[in-house]
Amino acid sequence: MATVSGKMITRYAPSPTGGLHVGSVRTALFNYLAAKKYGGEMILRIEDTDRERSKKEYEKDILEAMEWLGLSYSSMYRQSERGSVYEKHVQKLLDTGSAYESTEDKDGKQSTVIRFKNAGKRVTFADLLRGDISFDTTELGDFVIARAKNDPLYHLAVVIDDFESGVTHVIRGEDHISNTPRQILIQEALGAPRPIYVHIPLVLAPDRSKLSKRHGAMPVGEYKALGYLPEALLNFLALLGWSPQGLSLPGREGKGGDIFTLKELTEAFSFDHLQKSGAVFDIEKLNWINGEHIRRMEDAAFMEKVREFLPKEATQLPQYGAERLEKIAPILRERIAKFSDLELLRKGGELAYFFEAPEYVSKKALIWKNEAEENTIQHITHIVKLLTEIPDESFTQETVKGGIWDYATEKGRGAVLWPMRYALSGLDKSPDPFALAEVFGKDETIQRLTTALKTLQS
RNA sequence: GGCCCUAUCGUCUAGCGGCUAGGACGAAGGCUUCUCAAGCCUUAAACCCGGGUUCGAUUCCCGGUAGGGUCACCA
Repeated sequence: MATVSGKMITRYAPSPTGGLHVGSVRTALFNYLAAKKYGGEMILRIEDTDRERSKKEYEKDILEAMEWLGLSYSSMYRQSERGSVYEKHVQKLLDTGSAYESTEDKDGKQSTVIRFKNAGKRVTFADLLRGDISFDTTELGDFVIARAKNDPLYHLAVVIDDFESGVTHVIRGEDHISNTPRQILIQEALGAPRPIYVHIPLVLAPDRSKLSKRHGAMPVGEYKALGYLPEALLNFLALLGWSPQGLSLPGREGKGGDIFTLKELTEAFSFDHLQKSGAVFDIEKLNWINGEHIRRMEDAAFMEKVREFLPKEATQLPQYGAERLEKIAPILRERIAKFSDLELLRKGGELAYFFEAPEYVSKKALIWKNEAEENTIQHITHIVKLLTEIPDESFTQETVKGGIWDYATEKGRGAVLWPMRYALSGLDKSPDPFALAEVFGKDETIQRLTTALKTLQS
């Protein structure tokens, strides 16, 4: 068959008839990884031969998504701009008798289309993952390949473009397996070399059907809007149908072994270890992977995202400015799986106490279990005294803990720490009192404790 | 329905004739500063069913079953 030599050329060929969803992204990713890994290049081809359904806005979405994901390509072109290229090849097909024009009735109207002269032979091709796949093409009949010489249908355009672009590896979804024999027929008539086919398994909805909009397949833009990181999404998608294991990656065993940057994925990639069966899209795992990526972000990048996702009015209270936000960053970081969770925290009132003194729902809330009120008053009073002894400049989580720990252990940790924490946050659930104290600083910490004391004594 | 593809814990997977069938997500339990989060530890959880081949099948072959894909002047 066709020989493929030299540089690997892959292509990602979406049609702009809808937003890019995760299944398409994964196809793009594998094309990207293969090209990068083996020193080749990936071409982006916009398959917009269907003028009815193709929309410029979808093309824009696709381009933006590729950019956001960091999936770069060596060149991009649109099929809608290549009429003359197709015309040249169609003419050749007509001249050699491989195709013919046919005037027929469609919806009551007469129209002329170009059909492929199909001898109806058996076509066998090798799929890199699945081995030989064989089809009888008789039932395909003389299928239509173009509406006009310069107006090709999908199969024709694909074959001509792959040929003209020197595509060596066609990496696409499994749903294209049955399209392949038809395309091979056209290839042979054109004298085009046969690329290597890699049909990757489909991404499935939880009910194991092909992922679609119906089943929660959101366009990529939605993931971006929800605060997923592009590298995390790619990381997750790569693991759907492919595994880096078996490659004996050092230090990759156990926990965290599934976390990869795009660069690491590229290094680890190989066509071996591609799965043959469909993989269910599991949002839980995506969330975990995204959280892991968030925890590994640089501080500056993390802060930038936090500012992007938190409304200004929630964080830019004049008395604190941006400083307070930076202080609570480590606390925020371990509490979210995606950046839109920040908004959830805020709405749940889990952020407000960082920026305004809390109001206590009741005296009782400040008291640990069945502890006596007087004891609680005594504990808080003593905590204030202990904290006062810590110098301003060394008022940290560690020194606060060091200063209070023995007392808390002696009197009962719950009895001492619960009221302290509650006094600082005003919530049943919050970060520990030491972390909070460091965020607030000595003065404000003491002030909040004093307010709580007054509440108890009122 | 025809044709084609596929089949290991709930999910993603490792395994490439001999293993106590490994890991990750999720779940359950525990530990770590009172709560929460994060982290750490532990536990439960799988080879679709039959036939072969073989000394020996999760692994190779065949059949069944199940799931999926595809059958346009869409891509």
